Amino acid sequence: MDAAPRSDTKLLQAIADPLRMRILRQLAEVGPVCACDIASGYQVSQPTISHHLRVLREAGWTNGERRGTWIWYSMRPDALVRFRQIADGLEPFGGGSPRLPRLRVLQPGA
Amino acid sequence: MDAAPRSDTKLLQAIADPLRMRILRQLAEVGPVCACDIASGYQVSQPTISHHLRVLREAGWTNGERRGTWIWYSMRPDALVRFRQIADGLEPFGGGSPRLPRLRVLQPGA
DNA sequence: GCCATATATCGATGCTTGTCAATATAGACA
DNA sequence: TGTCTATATTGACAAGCATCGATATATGGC
Repeated sequence: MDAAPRSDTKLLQAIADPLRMRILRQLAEVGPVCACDIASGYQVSQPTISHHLRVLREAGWTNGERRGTWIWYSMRPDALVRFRQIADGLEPFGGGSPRLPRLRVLQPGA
Repeated sequence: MDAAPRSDTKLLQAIADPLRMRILRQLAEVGPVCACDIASGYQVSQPTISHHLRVLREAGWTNGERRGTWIWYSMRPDALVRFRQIADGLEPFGGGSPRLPRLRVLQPGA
């Protein structure tokens, strides 16, 4: 009933940026991507991309796996799950995961 | 396949703050709340609360309805819908709302 | 070992944001 | 009208953040 965990704020802050959002959508769309391919798609410097990738990683949105010279970034499914749980927590009147009572209202019999 | 609308960034930025997140959860939990009741629940100044309420309002999260001397704030359900759509857009491999193709892969016949 | 490539880190800079005290605006009521 | 209460706005300040160029670290191949 009170403050959300600090990690939730980090999770949300991480995608509350247009560039990071685009990177995440790219990862969601085409699966694991080499960091160099990410960098080549945007008009910002390589250090800037590296910085944003770090923010996403530290917030729990991505994993970076080194394969030889380069690093493959992928989206962590549990981050999306957590994101949806945040939405559930904002559901009016207690919300939470079950949310069944609302469906029962529409049923005809009892 | 590219950038999310700017309003999405605003929506996310708005809840990427612990205080605003708490305010939203309060609104979700107890329904419309008078601004003075919001202000009294936190240890920040009245102008600060007013500022955060404005951010939430301009991002589309809340409505403020004046009733006499004071103003009742409530959560906008469409904001939560939009929030969930953002999650859908981050679903791996095309995501979007339908998400059926993934099921078809498991079917035996064709 | 050395060199080339991929990625990260450092330090600086300008922009944005959270916060406050002071002040302004709006409505209710006498 | 004037006064009281609730809320918003203003202006200032500090902290945070996105960005960059320069530099450092890692890995693979020679």
